[in-house]
Amino acid sequence: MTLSEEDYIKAIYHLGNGKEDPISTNAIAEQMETKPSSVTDMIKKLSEKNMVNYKKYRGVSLTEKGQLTALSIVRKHRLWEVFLVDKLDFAWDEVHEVAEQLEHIKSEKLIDKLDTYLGNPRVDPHGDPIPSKDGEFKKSVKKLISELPIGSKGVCVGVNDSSVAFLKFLDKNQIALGDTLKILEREDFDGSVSIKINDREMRISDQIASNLFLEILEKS
Amino acid sequence: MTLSEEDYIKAIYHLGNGKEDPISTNAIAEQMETKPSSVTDMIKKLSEKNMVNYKKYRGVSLTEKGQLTALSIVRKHRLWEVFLVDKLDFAWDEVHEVAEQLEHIKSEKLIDKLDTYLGNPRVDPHGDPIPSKDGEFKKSVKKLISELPIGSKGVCVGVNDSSVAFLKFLDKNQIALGDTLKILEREDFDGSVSIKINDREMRISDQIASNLFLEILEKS
DNA sequence: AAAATAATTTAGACAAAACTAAATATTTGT
DNA sequence: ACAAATATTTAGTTTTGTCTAAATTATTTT
Ligand SMILES: [Mn+2]
Ligand SMILES: [Mn+2]
Ligand SMILES: [Mn+2]
Ligand SMILES: [Mn+2]
Repeated sequence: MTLSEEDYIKAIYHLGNGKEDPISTNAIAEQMETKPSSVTDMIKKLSEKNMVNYKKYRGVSLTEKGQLTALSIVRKHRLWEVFLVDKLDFAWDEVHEVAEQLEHIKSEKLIDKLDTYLGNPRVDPHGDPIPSKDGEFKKSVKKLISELPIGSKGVCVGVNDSSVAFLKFLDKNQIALGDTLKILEREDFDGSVSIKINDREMRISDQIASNLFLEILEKS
Repeated sequence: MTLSEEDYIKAIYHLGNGKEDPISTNAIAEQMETKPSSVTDMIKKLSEKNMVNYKKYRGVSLTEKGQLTALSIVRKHRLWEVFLVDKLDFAWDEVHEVAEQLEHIKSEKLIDKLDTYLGNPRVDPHGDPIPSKDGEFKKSVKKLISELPIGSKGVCVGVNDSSVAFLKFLDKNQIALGDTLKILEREDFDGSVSIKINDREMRISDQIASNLFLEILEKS
């Protein structure tokens, strides 16, 4: 697998988002910041290699083999992210670009030893699960704040958007993964939400509420 | 700089070995395990980018810019080797291939933080010096056992050949960097050398003696 | 059920990095 | 000094991954 093939496989995996539906050429092109015609070319190659199921004009989906390949790349990406944050003291909004490169390093032994060295972490710095060596990982039951009823109480366990802008916003407002959060009130008008976090009350916009995952402790 | 360009620059640097003489196309081809015609193509590109001085049929040498680029890659390579051995518990004969990939990761911040994390090491696991950020490093005064007179005493500080076979041989015979070694006798017939190492006497062939560096403690 | 619009694929081109075969320059041996 | 041997470069292809422009297929609107 070339670097480029790996990035395409990963893009298809992320666009699939657990579902079965085929992914469109245009969606892949947008994700990869490339042109649809380039995507078609690559899809043909991946189809040759039995990484994707492809029917002309009908989109693609990962085969079993493609799925496992994707999970292996995601595993590497997230383990490197943990390394960068836990060991090298990177901020959680700085790791993505570097992990994007590191995920392509070829060495079974390296990633096994890295995993051990990091203490076999189960989630990356953004709360995303790290697949095991054989491609399994716990599908967590986290929910977005925007989808939870008033009164819900839970722990922040992940972000939906892991852009630098959003992560920096959370840092600035002292919201971190692991914090306990309670939903106090929601405005129908704009979807903004009043929350209590670390004994501090604050109001967050709908845009924030729909990008922060909670793991529920108590239901309302 | 592409991965391939970087590998060529590094090859030219290593072939230069500190000297000024231009490096031949064939020498580069052999080092890179490629064909002379491919080397010519790449040399032209590197010359365009002012990384090498090139006169047709007369070989190449690194420019100031090329020298600094080479040192930066060597720095990365050796820092990653230290990481693999010190932190991930790789054996010193297993790190080269992986470091060959890791040296191409693009991130100033990453390599700075890695350097700090490793405690600013000055040599890699094979005893080779690690250039500083601005391309300086101490030119050590180590000498090969085969070039030293009888009675010399010193510390093993590096290997000339860092092939897996040689490194494994040293491991097997319990010779490690840092060990103190004294030259007892040399056979004129085959160049083999009797040594005392860690209070143990043994005989090593000329091939071993000409691939192990000592830093002298006492002259004979 | 066409017509218009949008999505996708094909055709043809290009740059990077490699190769083979042929041409040319340099070095060596006599 | 000249022929032979060796080293290097050039010319012409190939593969990978990208692009633009044009053609084709699918979807949506009227
Ligand atoms: Mn990537
Ligand atoms: Mn992540
Ligand atoms: Mn390399
Ligand atoms: Mn080394």
